[in-house]
Amino acid sequence: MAAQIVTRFAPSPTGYLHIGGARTALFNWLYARGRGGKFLLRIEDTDRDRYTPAATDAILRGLTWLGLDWDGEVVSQFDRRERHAAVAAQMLARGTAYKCFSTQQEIAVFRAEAEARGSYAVFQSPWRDAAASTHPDAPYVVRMRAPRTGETVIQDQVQGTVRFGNDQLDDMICLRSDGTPTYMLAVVVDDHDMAVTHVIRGDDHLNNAARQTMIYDAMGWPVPVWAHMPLIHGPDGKKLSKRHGAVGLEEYQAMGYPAAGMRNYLTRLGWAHLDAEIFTSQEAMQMFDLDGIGRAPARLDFKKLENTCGHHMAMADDAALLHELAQFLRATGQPALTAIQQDRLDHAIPFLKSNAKTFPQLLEKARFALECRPITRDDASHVALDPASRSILKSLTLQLQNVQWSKVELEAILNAAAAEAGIAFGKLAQPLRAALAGRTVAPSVYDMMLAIGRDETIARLADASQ
RNA sequence: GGCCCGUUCGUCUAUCGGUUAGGACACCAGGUUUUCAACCUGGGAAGAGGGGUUCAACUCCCCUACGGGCUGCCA
Repeated sequence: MAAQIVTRFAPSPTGYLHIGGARTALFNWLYARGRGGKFLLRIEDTDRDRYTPAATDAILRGLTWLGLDWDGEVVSQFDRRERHAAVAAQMLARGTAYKCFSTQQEIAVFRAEAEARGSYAVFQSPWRDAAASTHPDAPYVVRMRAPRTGETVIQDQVQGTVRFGNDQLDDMICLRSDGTPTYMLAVVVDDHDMAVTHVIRGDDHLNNAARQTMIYDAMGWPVPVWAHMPLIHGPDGKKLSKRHGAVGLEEYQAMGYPAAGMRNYLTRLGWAHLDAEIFTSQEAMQMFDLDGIGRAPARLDFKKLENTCGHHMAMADDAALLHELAQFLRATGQPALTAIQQDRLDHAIPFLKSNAKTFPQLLEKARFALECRPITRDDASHVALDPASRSILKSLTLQLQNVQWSKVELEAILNAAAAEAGIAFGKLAQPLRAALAGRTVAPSVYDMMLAIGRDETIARLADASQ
């Protein structure tokens, strides 16, 4: 019986959840959740110069919005620094690591000279084989004693078998001169301690996998399954950056994309399963597998994102959609709906949701239900005076509950407007008459027709009039 | 410079040696329509280039070109 699958998402706290990171998290989540495994979250905050608590919060908020739940407590890599140091000490004791007293200046000089020669050799510490008796009383870093010959082979679920000549890999630093661990050591120790079985991450880490394999070997730990997925690129094919617009997940939230659609789109970006395009997360979990991940970087396509979101809007559960809409309003600092608006939207949402792709669009379609714009008797003359067009009819908003027009008066106004605009009035007259008979229809007739279609409107108005 | 990865319609992709190279988004045309949208129908659109291997290559191998990543006491 196979051991439980454990994946993790391990972002560094940069101040926001990068859309690419969100996808990495999503893939890890899908893989674990689809197999009854665990999905863990760890913040790679060993670089204290950059760390802020707010940056971590931004990541948690992003994941929460996207609907990616993690198991257990969020692990702070920084909090585990003593454990990392202990492992470094073990490596020292075993001779798989050594103390290096080379200063950063010395290394910089070495690199500058190498570059001047036109070559770019890896730094080889003179302390690698120095006797302890020659060690000065000075700060030192702990370096991995990496093999210099042979090769390190990565079995990657996405990239296949990748070989690295060991002469290309340097003796990476595991412990800085101030005693804090570097990323390279910390990831390995943490992934091992957290029992991570599958490391699914961006392929910018592919080279690192080789170095990390050396640490696993040095410690005698089992190497996890690797899966290095290509990064997301901007529409122009270049690495996604702020230049392309939205890179932070919260920006997508602010643009009003529903989380389910976002998940679907991100899943399909760089991953495919036959012709599957629109699916729920449950379905994605069923289908998702590492071998469906493409090997080439994928470009972000906002048009398709929007289209995918449209499908999810339409298939969403009414109550859930309303709930998410409320969250959207809160997240974007907009006022919450009033009880009246809420009530109207409850009734309108089944007809509205299939016509919107984002929450702002949904709100736009729902204007008839959200805004109270009773016409006044003065509008009658306005209507008569303006020969312009259909726009008159469009802007004519009738709050039948609020207006004391007689059936005859109202019909006359609309008739006049229609005549001026040269519109065949027949079709409109029928539902209007039905509505007037009932006198119970709140939304404007015209906007409602826009929102739910003419035939639907007629049917509903007929209902209302009974 | 070195090492590594990649390259099918504009975009995301299917294909895992034999297909009229399929789907989706986008686009164009038509339909529906009291705007927009949505919806329906149809259409154009692809294997980077060059060598091999093979009866047969988008699928396998090599080279070139182009793109990307790594090459930190960042992660």
